[in-house]
Amino acid sequence: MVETDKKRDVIIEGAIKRFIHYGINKTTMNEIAEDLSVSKPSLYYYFPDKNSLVLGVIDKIFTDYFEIVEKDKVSDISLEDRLGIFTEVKHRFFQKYYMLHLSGGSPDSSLNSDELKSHFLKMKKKNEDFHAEVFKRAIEKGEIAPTDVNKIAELYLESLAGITSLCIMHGNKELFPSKKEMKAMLEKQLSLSKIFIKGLQ
Amino acid sequence: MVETDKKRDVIIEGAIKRFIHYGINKTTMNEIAEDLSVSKPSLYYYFPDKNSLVLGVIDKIFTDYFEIVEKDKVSDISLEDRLGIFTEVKHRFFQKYYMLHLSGGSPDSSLNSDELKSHFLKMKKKNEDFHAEVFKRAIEKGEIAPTDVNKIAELYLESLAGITSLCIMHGNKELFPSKKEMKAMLEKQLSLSKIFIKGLQ
DNA sequence: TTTTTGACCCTTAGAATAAAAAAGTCAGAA
DNA sequence: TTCTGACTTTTTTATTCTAAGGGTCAAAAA
Repeated sequence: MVETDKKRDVIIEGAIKRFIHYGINKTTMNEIAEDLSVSKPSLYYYFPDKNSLVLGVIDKIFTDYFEIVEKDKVSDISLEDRLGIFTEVKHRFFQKYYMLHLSGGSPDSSLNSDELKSHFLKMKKKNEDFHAEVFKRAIEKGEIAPTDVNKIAELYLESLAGITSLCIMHGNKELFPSKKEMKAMLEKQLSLSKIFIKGLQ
Repeated sequence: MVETDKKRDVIIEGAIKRFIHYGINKTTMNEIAEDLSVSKPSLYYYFPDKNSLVLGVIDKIFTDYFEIVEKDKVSDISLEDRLGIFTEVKHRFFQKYYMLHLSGGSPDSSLNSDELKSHFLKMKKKNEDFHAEVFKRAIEKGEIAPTDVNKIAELYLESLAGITSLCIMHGNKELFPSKKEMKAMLEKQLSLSKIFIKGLQ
């Protein structure tokens, strides 16, 4: 089955390329198949439906994300630097996969099915747990005062996500936020992170 | 012209009643006129078009809001209590006027015209200035450390608004958020306010 | 002169339908 | 076991149509 998994990965990579450029809804199974020079039924041999493929794509993206942030989870730096790095990583992923609209329940959200939404919530939960762990370690190191790390992680991530959400909505109605808006957004998130940490001390 | 202004106010009140229940777009000028037992052209005698009426409505709502918060701008309480009160006032207004979708550039935003949007931005700016002033006083009192109050006010308000925005989007797709969601939202905003203040010290 | 109205026009939102595209299937070939 | 051409079904999108709603005006009422 290792061969099958490899093919699945190739398909996922192909799908991502299209998704990044045109978004999920504007990408057809035919196009993905043509890109890979296979027939549509071949795709359906590896994925029962489009949702499953999208699920695979989302899963890969989050796997990549967690792989990167895990590296800096235990490195010997301050909480502020750590959260700064994480914020920048998130920002990179946000930019790269912007067309997939993964940043929460946007209205024309590409995540139509309940299956996708529930998987997305699982990833969100995992990210919260990850950050809770980060806060927990910071408490152990005496960097911040003891608190309910899960609640704090949720609040922290939601505050950052909220800023993202507002920036997208308020911004120009182009389909892509401008470089300037993106930068302003990141700045705000970094500022908020700093204040947040100081507020926890 | 005091008589004219009175009539304008009556019309605005009538419009608000409809807007609160059905939203701006689902309220017709005919309905507002009928509620007030006048003809449609009478409405147009006092307001050149629907936008102007909506503008009057928004203006009244914000006037009411600022009137309330101004009272507690200088009262002898801590910054935390002050921001807590303001957050609750905002929350009350948010609930009351939820159907008007005034909480920022939501997608199906009722604020179609540029005129309305620009007026809305003015109100937003005024609110930022108001909060900047609050932070400035807190600095003078030694409650928090000196910073760029305008930037901080913007960041603070945007963080709170972001939480609101996420709550609306993530929540059930009913047209009205549940009591439970509303309460959770307020809790988060109050928590964030506290951390925010502590982070500024 | 200021305010109000019935009757009217014109633009636009929304329903209904038709056409096109895309999702998904299957018998059979490689 | 993996793949495909040809097919069906579902969903999106384009189009048309209609009626509702925004807005006007000449004339009446106050």
